[in-house]
Amino acid sequence: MTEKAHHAVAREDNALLAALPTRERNDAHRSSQLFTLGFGAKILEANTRSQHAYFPIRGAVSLIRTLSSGPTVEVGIVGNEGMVGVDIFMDARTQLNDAIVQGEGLAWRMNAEHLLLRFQRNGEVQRQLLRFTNAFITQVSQTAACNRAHSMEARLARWLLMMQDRVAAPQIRMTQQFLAHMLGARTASVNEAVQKLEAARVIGHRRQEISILDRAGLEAMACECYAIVCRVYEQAILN
Amino acid sequence: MTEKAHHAVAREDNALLAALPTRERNDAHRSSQLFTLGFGAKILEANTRSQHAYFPIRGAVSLIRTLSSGPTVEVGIVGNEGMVGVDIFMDARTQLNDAIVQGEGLAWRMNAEHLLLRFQRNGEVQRQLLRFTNAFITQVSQTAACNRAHSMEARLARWLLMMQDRVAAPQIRMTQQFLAHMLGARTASVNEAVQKLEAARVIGHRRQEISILDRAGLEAMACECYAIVCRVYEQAILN
DNA sequence: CTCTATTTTTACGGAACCGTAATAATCGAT
DNA sequence: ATCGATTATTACGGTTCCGTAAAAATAGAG
Repeated sequence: MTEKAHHAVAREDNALLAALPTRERNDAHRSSQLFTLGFGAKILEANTRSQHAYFPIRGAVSLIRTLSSGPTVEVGIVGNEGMVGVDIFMDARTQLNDAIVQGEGLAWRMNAEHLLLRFQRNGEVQRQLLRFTNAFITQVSQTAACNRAHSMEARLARWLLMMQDRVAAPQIRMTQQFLAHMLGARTASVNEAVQKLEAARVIGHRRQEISILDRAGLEAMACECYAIVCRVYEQAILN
Repeated sequence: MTEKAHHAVAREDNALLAALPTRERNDAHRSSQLFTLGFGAKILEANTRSQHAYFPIRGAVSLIRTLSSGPTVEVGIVGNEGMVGVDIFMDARTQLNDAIVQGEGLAWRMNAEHLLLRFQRNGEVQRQLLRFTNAFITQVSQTAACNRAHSMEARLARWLLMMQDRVAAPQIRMTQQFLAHMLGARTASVNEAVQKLEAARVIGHRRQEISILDRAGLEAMACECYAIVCRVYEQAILN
């Protein structure tokens, strides 16, 4: 299935940039800096115009909405297959998500004005970015439905799979507290779900760390949303 | 607040088209047909490339995702402030939502190829459409968080407000069964919420119909998502 | 090694919703 | 006016998840 394609592939470059024509790709690299995605870093802030766009090479970034009543909910995950900062070329007035690094890694960071210029000047750049944006819309839509319909356990399984695809490491590092913020739930609820997955022997876990022991098994316990989102991004990236 | 702006304004044209430069707006009208949004019509289908884009003048269209496990969930509502069929210019491979008319009305229907051409040729058209698309992303994001965090009652209140803004009529016509599909819940749960809102005297209801009696009261019972989404679209549409 | 801070785990009563399905109300057609 | 079909309402037990918070385990600092 899709897991092989995502899994364990050494990523040389961000897939969006890699799909650009040589000339544009080179230009993108020249006008970007390599940026370390440090765990927990907030690379984009709600209610602020993005100063930079990030094209992850490795690592995962969560887009998170904080509700005024308190809880936080993750609405999407971006990694190698995409970028953070679509508001730059969408001519956005507003942007209500925070972007927080969930899985350490590396990204190309590009100046907002520069990105906008490239977007406007080059049709191929534009098409590639819009195609990703459309896939991203699909991811968020799926999340909206998922949040309504699927159990904690299934959503946790999906999250772990998506995260592992992007960090390309066997273990995923984070506190259950943090995970609870992503899934919009209590730490206790997450813990319960973790234990269920562990009882099913598809994951193992220690303090601050979850490792996937049986990927196929975990996929079977995840909701359909995992496979759907994978497929959508695959199709979006193929030239 | 925002309700006055949305409410009871006689809509001459779709707001997106109205915001275009005269020349482009005229072109859009010439190359579109007026299309009656008939209740329940499916104007866009999941897994299909859109043949037409729809720019509602009056009425409301729900974007709905059907999960393989059965339930359906609405991920967004589009009316006068926007359009249905963004996948056309987003160079989409996939599009997983159905679009169903929830509130009767009228729309400009434009051929997909024509829209794509205008999008690519004219910067102002492009900017306007992308700005809307960005606002739409925000709406879907908000829905994702909302579905996780807010009660049936609050979500129903929000839905009624959004619907009324778009149909511009005092009553909203639909079965509770249908409403349940939108909110991803049981008919019985919806019924319970309807009765709560009625007990609070903010709505009245009869078979196939809900009428808003006290808008301010209803807004107070709706989740924050209503006001947020309103604001986002206001900002997106202002030239 | 011990202490302290963090993180995980357990506990418990309660609320919100679900699945299922039976009953009641309402409308349209004959 | 009656019948049949749709729609709304009520019912009931069950599950999931919440709010709160205390107890246990673990890691890092001194």
